[in-house]
Amino acid sequence: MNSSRNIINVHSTINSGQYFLWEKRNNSWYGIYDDSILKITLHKHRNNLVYEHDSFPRIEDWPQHVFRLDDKYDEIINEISKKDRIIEKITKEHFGLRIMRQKPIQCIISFLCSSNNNIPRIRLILRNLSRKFGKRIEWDGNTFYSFPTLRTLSTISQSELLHCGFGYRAEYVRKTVISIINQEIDLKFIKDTDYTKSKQEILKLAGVGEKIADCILLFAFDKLEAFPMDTWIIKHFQKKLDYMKTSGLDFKINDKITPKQYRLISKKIREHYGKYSGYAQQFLYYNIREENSRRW
DNA sequence: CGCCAGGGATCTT
DNA sequence: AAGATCCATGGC
Repeated sequence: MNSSRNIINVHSTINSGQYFLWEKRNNSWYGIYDDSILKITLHKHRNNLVYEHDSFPRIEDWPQHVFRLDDKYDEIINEISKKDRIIEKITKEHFGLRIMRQKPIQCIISFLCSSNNNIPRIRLILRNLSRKFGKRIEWDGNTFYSFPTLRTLSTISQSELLHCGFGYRAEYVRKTVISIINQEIDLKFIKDTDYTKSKQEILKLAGVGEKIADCILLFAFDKLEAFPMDTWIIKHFQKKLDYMKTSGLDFKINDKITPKQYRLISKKIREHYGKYSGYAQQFLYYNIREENSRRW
């Protein structure tokens, strides 16, 4: 008893740059999960925060799946804290920060949109896409739009994508949707196989490089060892060179890293943090963003 | 005006 | 193989 397995810091989790289609209306968070709307509301109960969940169309007990309550949270925190004092500190500060499971297509399109972009605008573009091409859903006194299906995505013209704000990424979206529809990549294989092979497969998609591949594998395909390295994570490591030498993370890092450097550093990091590296990354990323008072 | 934003593709050296 | 450049868009 008193296991932390079901502890969720809902606010931190939703606002940690991993899942862009969440929105607070009135006193509840609403998330788009392909063609369903998820709802979560926090209440105080005897000095404790408890949450109440709902969804439409109904998904039975969705928090279990989406917030990954099946993960052994305590064991994971312990594992990534063990050899790393920074992680040990920030996992305490942001305890309850979770990695969320996303729907593959939605996650892939979302992170295609993330290259050379900022989070508020990623959210805006994805909302534009859903509003124009998703299904209108009236529920709970609000209007929502589902995420477009793969079939619908395949019918959207370039100019319509540009009008959503995709910019040069519109071409990536078009090519990627075609690749998936034509089964040039195997999503089931990606789900079932190990990290290295699944990464090789997802990298076939246009607009998916090392970093975005890691995001997709971590957030939609259960590859918890994936450690996405964006500009913020890289800046963080640049500042902690002395710490890293003593912790076994011994590498030099420049502002811009090549794919080869990315793979080398990624390998060292995964050897350092272990099979739950993705959780370490999410805590680090959240902490860096908080320190820099970034807007989500 | 320039710089930056959860980078990646492509062209040049 | 590594480095330089371009990419569309909006906030500041």
